[in-house]
Amino acid sequence: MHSQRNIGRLSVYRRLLYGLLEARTEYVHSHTLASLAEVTAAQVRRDLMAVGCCGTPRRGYAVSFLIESIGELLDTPEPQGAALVGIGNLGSALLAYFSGRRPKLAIMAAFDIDPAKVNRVMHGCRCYPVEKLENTVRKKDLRVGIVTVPASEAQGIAEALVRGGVRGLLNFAPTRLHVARDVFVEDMDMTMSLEKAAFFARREDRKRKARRVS
Amino acid sequence: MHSQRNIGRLSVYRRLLYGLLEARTEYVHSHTLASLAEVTAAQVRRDLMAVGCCGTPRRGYAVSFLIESIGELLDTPEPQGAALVGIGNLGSALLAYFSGRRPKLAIMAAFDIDPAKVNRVMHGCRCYPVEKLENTVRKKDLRVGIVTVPASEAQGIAEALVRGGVRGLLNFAPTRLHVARDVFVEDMDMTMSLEKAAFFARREDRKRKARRVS
DNA sequence: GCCTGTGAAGCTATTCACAGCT
DNA sequence: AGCTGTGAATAGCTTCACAGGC
Repeated sequence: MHSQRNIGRLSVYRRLLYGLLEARTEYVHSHTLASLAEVTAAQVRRDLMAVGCCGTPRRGYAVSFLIESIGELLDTPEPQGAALVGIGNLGSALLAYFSGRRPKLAIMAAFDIDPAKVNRVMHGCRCYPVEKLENTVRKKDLRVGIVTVPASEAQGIAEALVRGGVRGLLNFAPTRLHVARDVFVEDMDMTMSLEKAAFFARREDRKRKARRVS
Repeated sequence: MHSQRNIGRLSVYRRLLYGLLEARTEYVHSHTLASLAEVTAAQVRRDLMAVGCCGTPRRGYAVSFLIESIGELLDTPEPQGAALVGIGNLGSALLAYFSGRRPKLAIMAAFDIDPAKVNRVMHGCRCYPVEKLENTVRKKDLRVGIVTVPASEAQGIAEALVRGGVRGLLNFAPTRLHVARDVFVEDMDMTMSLEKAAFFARREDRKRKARRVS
């Protein structure tokens, strides 16, 4: 219950539900949501138990009510802020993507060492020099940190974020972060994921060829 | 055996091993590698069974031999190529990051709709107009595709890549891709990951406060 | 009839624990 | 003594299957 996987899928369901809402769909069945999310219907129903089920037989789940219920679990009552460190191509992409999208979870401050990038406002987000990281994070009470700096800097930045009060990290640097056990780390390891995709692409390819022979 | 998790961790171990090699470390114990990778020693040993174990009691594993063994599983004998679609901030970041890093797995072609970006060479990679996607992928025999286009374009791009022969996708678009079952999809869902980090940050924070009271 | 909610079964992944080695 | 390799135990996750409801 409330496992990492579970929470991740609920986030996916919510995004899909917003899409359905836009299309004026009022009700959705578990198997419909399942095929949109590429999981089984049983999985959807099981996941939705985490938000306190609310489906009606025959019609399924009320889309807007379901969005609200998932929001009650995933969102804080008050908006929660995140800090982004490293305003390179990747950091800029994230700033652009998250700006104004989630009212309850926005990037409230960005940091970089490059003086040229600092003291500007990018995609509605103020940029600070990295020296002010710890204090700014503390002052703004940010609890989530996004690390988009080179691998060599990542560990030091993570430690500064944690000193500032951050309890959840989203790490894009190609390195493992060593932090206290009570800090949650989500790794976005592109090298690993690409190698995985390459490995399983090859395996599928072999399977396909074997099938053609038989 | 050779599960997704297993392959992912092997990729991580390999990167750590390269770091050890640079530091002139010849041998490594499972528990050393484990603490670098933030997993248990038993997990490391179990994972290494997938490459055919090769440790010696007392001294542990020979770093360079282990790198080679993992490479035999993860890499193809001939270099394997990937296609990247969508040369925005995110795509550029990936091109820059992967350029010249892995000799056995490189981005061999990039695609975009923007005529200004096309027919240039970025980070050693040639850029093509997206109309030439399917044919170029087929001609160059690329089996891995990286999707960094907006959500609205992602499904169409994925289908074109698969028609061109791609069997593994690395998807950065905030949407689920619906492809044949024999195509591997690895999702890099930033919204999901950020919401997950926010959720567990909050939970850790609550736990910490509870501890302080007791 | 066809849906949801859920106990129970089945499956996968991780950890334990110890034999075997040096 | 302290390591690896691995069967066995455990924990965690997903799917099955069906009772209950509209």
